[in-house]
Amino acid sequence: MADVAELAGVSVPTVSRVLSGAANVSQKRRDKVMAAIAELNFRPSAAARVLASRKSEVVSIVAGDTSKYGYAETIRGIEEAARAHGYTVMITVVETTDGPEIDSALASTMSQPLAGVIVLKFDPPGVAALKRIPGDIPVVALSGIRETGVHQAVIDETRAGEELTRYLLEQGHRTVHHVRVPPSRREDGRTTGWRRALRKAEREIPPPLDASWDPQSGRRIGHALAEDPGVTAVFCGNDEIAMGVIRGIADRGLRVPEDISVAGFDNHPLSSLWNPELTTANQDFAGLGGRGFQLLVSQLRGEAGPRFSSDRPEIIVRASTAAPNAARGSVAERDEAV
Amino acid sequence: MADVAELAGVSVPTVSRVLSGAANVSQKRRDKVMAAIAELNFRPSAAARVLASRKSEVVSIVAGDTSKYGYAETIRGIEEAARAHGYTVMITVVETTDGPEIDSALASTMSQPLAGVIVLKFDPPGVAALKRIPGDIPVVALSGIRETGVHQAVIDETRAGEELTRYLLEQGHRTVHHVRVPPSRREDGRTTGWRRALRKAEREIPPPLDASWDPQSGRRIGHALAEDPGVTAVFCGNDEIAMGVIRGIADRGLRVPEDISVAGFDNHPLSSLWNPELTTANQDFAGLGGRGFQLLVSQLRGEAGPRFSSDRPEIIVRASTAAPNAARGSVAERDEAV
DNA sequence: GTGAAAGCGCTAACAC
DNA sequence: GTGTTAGCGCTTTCAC
Repeated sequence: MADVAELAGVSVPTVSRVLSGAANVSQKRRDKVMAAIAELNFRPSAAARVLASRKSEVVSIVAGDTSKYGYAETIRGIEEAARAHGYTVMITVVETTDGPEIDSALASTMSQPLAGVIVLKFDPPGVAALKRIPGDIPVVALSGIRETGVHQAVIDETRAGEELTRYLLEQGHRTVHHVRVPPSRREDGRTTGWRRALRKAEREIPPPLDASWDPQSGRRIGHALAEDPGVTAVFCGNDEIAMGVIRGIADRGLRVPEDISVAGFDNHPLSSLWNPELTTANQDFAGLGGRGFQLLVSQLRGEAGPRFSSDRPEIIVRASTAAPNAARGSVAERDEAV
Repeated sequence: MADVAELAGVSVPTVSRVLSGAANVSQKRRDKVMAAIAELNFRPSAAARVLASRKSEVVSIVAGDTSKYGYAETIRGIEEAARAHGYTVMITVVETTDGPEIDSALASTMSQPLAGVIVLKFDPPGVAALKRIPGDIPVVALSGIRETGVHQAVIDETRAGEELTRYLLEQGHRTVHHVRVPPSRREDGRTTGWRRALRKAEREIPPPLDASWDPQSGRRIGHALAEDPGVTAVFCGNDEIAMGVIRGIADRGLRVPEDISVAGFDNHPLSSLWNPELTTANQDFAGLGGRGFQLLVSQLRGEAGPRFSSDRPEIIVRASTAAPNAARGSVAERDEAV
């Protein structure tokens, strides 16, 4: 920058003023400075700027994963919003719930000059990481249980899970079985919503089945489900597991939705291509990321605005759910019920 | 750091030595310093460190997208390798091929203190961005055509495309149709490989069909393909498009692979769950990212090692491809050929 | 081994 | 409007 100043025949602060655009600089000098910058191919040093100004335009995303569908979409949403505001994003992955391990994973990121941090509370590592972010850094939490004292954006999956389950009951199913994905806490919102819908309708609440993140685990569960004649409707924790479950049911010669209805969750891009097309709840992950970033920005600006943002997923009814097959239901109750 | 030094009763450089771990510090002072750090909850300032040392432990990924399967997996691979080496990653998304626009998108990232940049040359914006990275920053290119003067890691998709096409011909198909995804250059390696296999076998080379990144575009193409009785085998640019094509073919009442064989590319996590399970080529994107990071590290260390890394995808034969249906082939030639 | 001094490239505060 | 002065929090000589 000193070089630029010299070439342009001005002082260093003047160059700084031109670059920051804030203070007034005469058009003449401004042009000279711009010319010098172009000629020297000058790039300002963000490190020096940060050191002198104690302001940063970098936000870090702390997450347990980056490539799974919901994570990747959320990150995309954050990045797009950040870019639109002139911010750059860093990524920090935490893979454990062990305190000291998280601290060391976070250490190098937290010593970076950050404007703030957005934590994806999608899984236990994310939940654990949130608690270990230094208190002097602005933070936004995404998803998970309601936080006190932390700005937070969520998708109301409890409500969506309840709606989806109720929809299934309204189709005439006696009850709805549930396959859950690894939860971020004791019980995910989807599962809570499912349970609530069954309780309100005074239906039997079958024990939930646990899938891993691998869709193939859904397939194995599908096999088991197909063999239980009491099962006529299944609500899965996400679309990929639902695809696995459908495949597993098909492996056993049963049809979806004729024999068993299966609903997913997410509105995964392939859910409308699957055969049968999936009934699901549209989770706007990118929107979640965008709302999270907005919350961070308003926090940085010290605005009084809302500290909490919630979005309600829309239920999308497609071909994988229908009214129960009378034959299967009745057989289940009379002859083969366990 | 001055506070820490004071509390520990040592000088600032001594604290710095303890933190960097390089120089020798007596055990006694080291302990005192560590205690002071813990007590004050001290976090070193990466900005100041960078400014003074002109070294950074941040690498930026420049990409045209972050959430699509191949991109997200590659980013995951880079991030994992980077984390293992104590590096942090930043993400810069470029959405255009227009020079000045790219420059402004890159500007804020390039003024960050970066150890290096990894560019995903998966699409035209990525290709264009590579050319605009300042020459003084270490760079690694991922995928795309062979670069001169730039370290590069690739997956040999040309070879895999050729192999996959040849495999289809060996099943007895007269020719293989090709549905391509948006290419990063004039012609993607997959398409080149497909063309090469057909040329070597002296088969007719049908004009390739263009899909978008949206799997639904594959479905529409599937409809067209199903109506052309000359089509018995289709090689798709990626698995998601293949899923769309299969769905489209099914929409028209034809079966895969009995009537038409369909192969994909990637080994997408859902490809083995699809019905029928997809024949495909396994692209190890995470491995690509990891190799790219290694190339960057060896470049930073000034090592003489290889500047180029190539990996060969393995062909995975599953249920979506088979020998042609004699009926369809012959009917095509005699009565319904267009 | 350890401390003192200098300076990385910028911005902030102040005078003019 | 513009230049001067003084740091930001570290690392890097260099002397001891």
